[in-house]
Amino acid sequence: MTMRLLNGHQNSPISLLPFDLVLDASARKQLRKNAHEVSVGQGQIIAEQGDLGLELLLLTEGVVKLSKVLPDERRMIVAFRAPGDIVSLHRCDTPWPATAQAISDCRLVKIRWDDFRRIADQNPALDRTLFELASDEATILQNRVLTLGRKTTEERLASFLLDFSLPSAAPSSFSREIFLPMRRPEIADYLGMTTESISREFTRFKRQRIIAMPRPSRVIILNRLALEAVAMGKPGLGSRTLDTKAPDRAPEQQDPATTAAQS
Amino acid sequence: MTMRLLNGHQNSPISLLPFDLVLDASARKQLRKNAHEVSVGQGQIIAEQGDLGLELLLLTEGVVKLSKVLPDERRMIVAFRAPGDIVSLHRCDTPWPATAQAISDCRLVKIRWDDFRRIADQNPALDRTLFELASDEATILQNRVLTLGRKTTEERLASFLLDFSLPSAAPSSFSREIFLPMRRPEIADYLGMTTESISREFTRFKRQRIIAMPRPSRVIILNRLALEAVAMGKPGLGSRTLDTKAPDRAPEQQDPATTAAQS
DNA sequence: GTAATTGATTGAGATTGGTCAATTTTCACT
DNA sequence: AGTGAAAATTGACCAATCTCAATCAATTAC
Repeated sequence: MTMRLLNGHQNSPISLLPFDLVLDASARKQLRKNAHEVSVGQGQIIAEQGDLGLELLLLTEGVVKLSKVLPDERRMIVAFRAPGDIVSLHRCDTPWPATAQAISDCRLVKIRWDDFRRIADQNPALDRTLFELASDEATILQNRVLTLGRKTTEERLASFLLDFSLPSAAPSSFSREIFLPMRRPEIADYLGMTTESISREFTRFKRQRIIAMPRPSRVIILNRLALEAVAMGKPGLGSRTLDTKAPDRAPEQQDPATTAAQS
Repeated sequence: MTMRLLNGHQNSPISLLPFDLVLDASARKQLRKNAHEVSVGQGQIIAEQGDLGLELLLLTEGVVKLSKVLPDERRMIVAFRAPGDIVSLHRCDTPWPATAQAISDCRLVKIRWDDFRRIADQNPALDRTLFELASDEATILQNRVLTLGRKTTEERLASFLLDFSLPSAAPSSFSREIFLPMRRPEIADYLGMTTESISREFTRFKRQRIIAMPRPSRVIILNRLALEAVAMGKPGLGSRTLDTKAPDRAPEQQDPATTAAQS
């Protein structure tokens, strides 16, 4: 999935991120004419499950969570959205399948679906792009189904960290830094776990020197290969030694790794 | 999701199920000209995860499972496909994200992606249909994420049974019959459970008179409301009495419900 | 029809991950 | 910088679910 946390098109009057690349200048202008930009404060609900959404929502700044709730409070975050993402790709004649809430202050571009439809009828590339985005989304969700259905808590957290560590420029370089815009309960609700389990697995990774965590929202991957091995179900690879509780040799609170090791 | 197990268009020379409705006669003819029909025997692999798929596959008969595997054998069935479904909606320039295998004897229609692309360029409705199918798929997968991440085994099996009991004609009628084309290990791999747990939960539903099961592949819903309550996390509803192990009053193997009760 | 094989169910015990509660960190605010 | 509320972590215990093994049912072969 890989979150892009920075908006790469800040200069355009109104950014239409996923569509900019496939449209000619005049179509872009037409789309922009029908777009309104809005700001949403942290914690605000952008759309609620069941709402009839009349507009397409493009996220340009901030992070949004999409979640579903069971009648008894159990909650699952279905996806996080980052700048450049469409908040929800459900068909426009259908109610929102999940609730969208701003995790940080956000900025969105809204385009009414009927306006979009009108423009798309003359620019087939738009529908094709929508298809590609939706099918990418489905592929990502298939991976999530595997993760949630068959991975252990340890493996789920490792997968999560890798998903959020952008491959960026040099894909081979390990020791990457991750900023986590969400809190523990949200990671838990994304992975089908509890905050306590999240904490325990973070601690285990720290003990194994797979990650460092100068503060809760900042994770530094010290050993990407090991993390990948864990995420895939470590069939023999990785630092496969001390695990369940053997407390390594007491590095505990020592050296909270403010230095990123091999930088 | 709701599986359609019967092909509703058996008379067409070659059925293009999802596209038939949105195309005019000439476009349909053009599509058909580029379509080949093939048969696949039960158990055959249709496409493997990682394959570069050059063709769009339409399932017209039989049932297919789409699964992903972890290096150590753990397996997850991401979706089942029934007649009328496109086997996989991933973008054509991308490897198959899962392995497709025939659960029963199948019949498929293949259309090369480049042929499809050519026709789609003149029939924008095609790309729009693809988008709608892919976004429906994403919505279904979001529900699966909730199910896998937050529901108990009991709730997962209840959800599964409801998903496979077609709302069909009278949506209000309970006491519906379900044919399960897959075996226990496949239900388990679909729900992130073990076959043993599947069995135990089936037994529990039988004890509670929520279902009957004349044989393993045939389930009769005796109390749809209760099943729905369970699937949603029963916040007070349903036959909320004996649960964990209280063995009801011993109907055990008695009356394997060949009669569908209130029919 | 009967045996053989495969598939489903049941049971007992182990284990992962959850619950509840206490403690420590972090972070926002003065 | 110091303080207090919120967030994160840790610990002890427990429960849901898995594992392993045995039994039972159903389907197939003969």
